[in-house]
Amino acid sequence: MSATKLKDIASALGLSYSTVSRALKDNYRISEETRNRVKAYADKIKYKPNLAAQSLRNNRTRSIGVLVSNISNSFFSEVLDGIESIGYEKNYQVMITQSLESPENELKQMENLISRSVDGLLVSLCSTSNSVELLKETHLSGTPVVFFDRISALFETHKVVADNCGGSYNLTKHLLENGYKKIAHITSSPELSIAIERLEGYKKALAEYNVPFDEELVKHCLHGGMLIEETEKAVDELLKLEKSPDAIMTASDRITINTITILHNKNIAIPEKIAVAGFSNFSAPQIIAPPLTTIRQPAFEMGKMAAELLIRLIESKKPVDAFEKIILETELVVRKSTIRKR
Amino acid sequence: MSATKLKDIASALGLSYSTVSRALKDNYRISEETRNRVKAYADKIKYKPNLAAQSLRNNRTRSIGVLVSNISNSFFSEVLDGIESIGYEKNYQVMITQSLESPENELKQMENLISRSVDGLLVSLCSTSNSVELLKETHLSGTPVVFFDRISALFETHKVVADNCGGSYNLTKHLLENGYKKIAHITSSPELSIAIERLEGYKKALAEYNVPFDEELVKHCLHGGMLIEETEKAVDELLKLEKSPDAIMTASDRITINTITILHNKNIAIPEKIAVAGFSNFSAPQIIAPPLTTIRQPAFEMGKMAAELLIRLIESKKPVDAFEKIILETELVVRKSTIRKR
DNA sequence: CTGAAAGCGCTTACAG
DNA sequence: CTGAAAGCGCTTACAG
Repeated sequence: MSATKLKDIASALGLSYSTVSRALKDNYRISEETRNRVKAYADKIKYKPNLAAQSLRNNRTRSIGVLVSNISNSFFSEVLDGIESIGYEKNYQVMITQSLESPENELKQMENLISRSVDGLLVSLCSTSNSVELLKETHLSGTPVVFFDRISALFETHKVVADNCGGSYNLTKHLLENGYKKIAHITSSPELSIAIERLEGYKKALAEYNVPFDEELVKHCLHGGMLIEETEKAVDELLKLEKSPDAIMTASDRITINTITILHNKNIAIPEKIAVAGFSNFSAPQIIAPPLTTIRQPAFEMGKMAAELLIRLIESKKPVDAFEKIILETELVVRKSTIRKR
Repeated sequence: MSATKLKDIASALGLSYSTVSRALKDNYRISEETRNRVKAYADKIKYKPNLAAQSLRNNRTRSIGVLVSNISNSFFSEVLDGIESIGYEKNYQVMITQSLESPENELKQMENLISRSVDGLLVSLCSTSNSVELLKETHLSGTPVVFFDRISALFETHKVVADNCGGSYNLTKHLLENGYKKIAHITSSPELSIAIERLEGYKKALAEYNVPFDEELVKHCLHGGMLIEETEKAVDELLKLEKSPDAIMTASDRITINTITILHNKNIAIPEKIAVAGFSNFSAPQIIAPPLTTIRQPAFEMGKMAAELLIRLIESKKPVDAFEKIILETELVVRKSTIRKR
């Protein structure tokens, strides 16, 4: 490792290392001249302070911990991209962990991050999370926590979310306006905040168009589509209904892809037999067959906002009095032929 | 933060804190009984050692640094998933950074990671990298470096790569066997190891089938398809050729998606007019139109192998004498109708 | 404006 | 088998 220490600079320059330390971090009563000499020399030899020593001393690590459900999920990988971009800009190291939808993993990862003394936490909960107590403690002990995407009703804190209700309202409305009557909804675990909100938007649109809500048309994939079998079961059940649906509104990337794959495999024509439209952030909705009408979430933006908010909280001197909740608009992208136009 | 320290345990148990420290980390001459008492108590109060203090003392951080081109690229996000899974298993924190294909970013990120005293580095270089000197130094100073995916000819070290040459050979051969004669190849920057290897496999297959290699049929996207314009230019140039190609073999995810999107937009039928097949790890090749024949790289596996190798190097007592190079097989996935069958 | 000293929480060589 | 002490590289209250 780079072996230069404060001491080396000090002895090279004939100063005490307290002076060097102070010169390097400005805002202290140090003569202009000394400061410049020190800085010039430090630059020259590319001095890098030992972060471990600084952390130990300052009780700050300039790092933030992130917990997502799954790194390789396209929505989350975009969020992470956004978080990293802010981390880089503000010089915070980002430590990424995943729960893989297991509450045990989640808790362990969270404890890991906390034992690494991260300065703050960015969290998207798994569906059956039991980490809320730990997060509360952490928050109380002065390490800020910002939730994004999947939040908890059990813990009031800062939040950055997409307008899930509005998004699913718009998408459902779009289907209704194009003449669909029996719109099914395949979504993830009913305990997830995002699932609850998306269901709400769906119901709201139905009500507005006087379409009675039918419990049987709503199906849950408890693992959010991580297992194709659960989506398969959902689709099968829908197809078996007396009056099977004429459209399916899907609530996530994986569920959307699964649903289309399954319908393809069953040779059920989209959109002639059943229309599909859904939440999706995956890379290429325009080239799938048929081009898919989607609600796109501002994932990159969400990561950026959440990271910015967190860093602001970390760096604010005075304790933050009120919790912020940032709601980001979703975008309805209508693509030809995914649903029959009226 | 959890305020329990060694000292607290020591005073609670009436021991010196050196004894507590030793009891906690086994393999030392400590009586069975004391050890158990200490461990039981530590468990009870959920003692977590202060990582910063340990790092400072041990010059080890139990963390590994990762550099990829772009987190949200589906190939890399799968690799990261694999790396994280091993990090979790072996209790190493993973610090992820991205170069965004900028050599300046790359260098700065690398310096960041090194100044955080990571125990090892997992690197996929950007196409015009100038970080190799720094990496050499790092490696010499005892911090192991493992390259994956995109490697450098300038620096002999441990490597984990896909069989790019074999993959592109297989894919090209598949096209040739199905009667295509003028096969174009759109690939990324000619300086990238993966691009060189894929070009090689392409040439090898052509030679085997006595198809003369034609320079004009090879196009480079210097940003690896991050800008759709560069792929558009490549496709345009190919279409303008006297005898325009009957198939395009694409060398990466983004280039594949771009190419299909562009051909769609130009209303050029795939595969009737031009067949497309390419390297791709994106989530749903089966539902794109038409279902795409791809070479799939074992991305998750690559991340796992690279992380395992790195951690083995970190933990090996004796310096490693020989560099390992692990080559992972790629998988040709033939899907209906992406190319006309003979 | 600058220096000497204490201390952050650990680990480990040195005694006993 | 256990303890007292030094030291990892910083920062900062205390003197001057």
